Amino acid sequence: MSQQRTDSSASPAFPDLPEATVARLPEYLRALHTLAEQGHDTVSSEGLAAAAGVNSAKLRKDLSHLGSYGTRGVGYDVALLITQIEAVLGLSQHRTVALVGIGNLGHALAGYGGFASRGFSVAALFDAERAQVGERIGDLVVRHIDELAEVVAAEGISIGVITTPVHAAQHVADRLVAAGVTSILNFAPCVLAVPPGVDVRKVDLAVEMQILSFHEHRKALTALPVPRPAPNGRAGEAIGT
Amino acid sequence: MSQQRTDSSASPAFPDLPEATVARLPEYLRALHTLAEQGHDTVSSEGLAAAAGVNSAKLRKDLSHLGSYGTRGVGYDVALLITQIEAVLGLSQHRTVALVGIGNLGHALAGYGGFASRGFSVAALFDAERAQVGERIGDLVVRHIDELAEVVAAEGISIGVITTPVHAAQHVADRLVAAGVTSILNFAPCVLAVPPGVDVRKVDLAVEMQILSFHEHRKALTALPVPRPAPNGRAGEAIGT
DNA sequence: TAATGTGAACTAGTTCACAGCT
DNA sequence: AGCTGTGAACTAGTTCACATTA
Repeated sequence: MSQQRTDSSASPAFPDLPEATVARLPEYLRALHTLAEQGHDTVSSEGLAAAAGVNSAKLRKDLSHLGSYGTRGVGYDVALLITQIEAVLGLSQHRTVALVGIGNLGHALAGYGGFASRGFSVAALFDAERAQVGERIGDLVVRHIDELAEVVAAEGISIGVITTPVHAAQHVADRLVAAGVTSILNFAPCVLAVPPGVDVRKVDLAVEMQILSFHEHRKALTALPVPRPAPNGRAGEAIGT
Repeated sequence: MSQQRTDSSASPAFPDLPEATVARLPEYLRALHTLAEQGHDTVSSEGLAAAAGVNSAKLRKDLSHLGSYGTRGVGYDVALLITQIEAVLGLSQHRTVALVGIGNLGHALAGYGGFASRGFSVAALFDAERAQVGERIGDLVVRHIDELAEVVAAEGISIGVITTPVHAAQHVADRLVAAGVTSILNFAPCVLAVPPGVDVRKVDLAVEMQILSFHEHRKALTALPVPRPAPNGRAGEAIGT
């Protein structure tokens, strides 16, 4: 998914983490915030792992890549770990987001409160349709896509979110890139072509459902073929750990 | 993410695919539909791989797990491959979805047209707040969560989508499970506890952004530390393939 | 000849299990 | 005593490169 590649000369202060680890850090961060709210100021790898939905060995290995922020016999300092993870993820500087495509989904994301609390603020909304332009959502007004470059520069936008229909997505991506945006979150169900150095992540709801469908289908198939007459206990249904 | 595990006794008609392959099949399917619309009735691994945003070796290996549906020297029959992938994903039977939590995001998903075209239909909407219940969205009316079990049975719901606030998510998951739902797509930023045999997938928009933020941060750090005075060519910016 | 299907080599990610701190 | 941090073993996933087949 990540499309850039850098040479392996990691600065000592900034080791390049395994991609799988990077993908889990936000989850740890979320879990840590929850724990902090609940008043914990220290947590064991076991405890944090449970809160984040992974096993403790994986968690310890992940955190070890950041350096040694735990205390043997005790656990991790919650506040310290939050600070460290936020630093690594680059959340110390508050990041601003531009949303392009103010349809159903765009509206929902524009109004979503969950971003601000997690290091992001939606700083601008864009659409190509005159009908949408000028509409007020929260404390933002939808602007025309032609103003993109200007606003990206003015607001220091660092992430572009595409919530347009498929047919417009590539065009919007091109304009975002031209405006200097180097990170894109794409909700349109299509592959975007972007130059090297630009990162694209894709969220496709139908894909998620189809993956679930596969497992649902498999459960149905594996439950039936061996329809033991249930002499003892319940037959069928996939087996847990 | 998938939480069920089955023994490796795969029926010959239903090999158990690598999880990574399963996660890509929906993308191939989408690409194939696009190609079909454009009038292609055959496509090479190279062509399909490009359309799906992967490399061709990976694509061929993935498809080889399904069986031999290609023709050497020619490529893959688009229509045939669509049929096969849909069969494997269990999309031959149209799946119905229940959406719980009709806030911002729930509204957007309820109104999203992209599901029907990809094998799913939203068959019911639920909320716990009296304020929402009774509201009409598209051709559905929001029902109270207490009707969940009844409707799941009546409509043969196979997937539950949670778009409630965090604090309600676990409770809703419990009720979905109690109602017999064994696949859940969770948009609430928390880990859900579910019994074995129930699959949960999570979509967290803030997590996606934080991953982008990490790479953005890294680009900034790797671009600066070696600020060559640009004797020839542009300095900085992550290097492409 | 052109493109699939696949063993073999390689790379990334996970889990184990325990040494080493506090 | 308890919990982290980590080498080592293992497992999953990717890529290569080519034999095979239409």
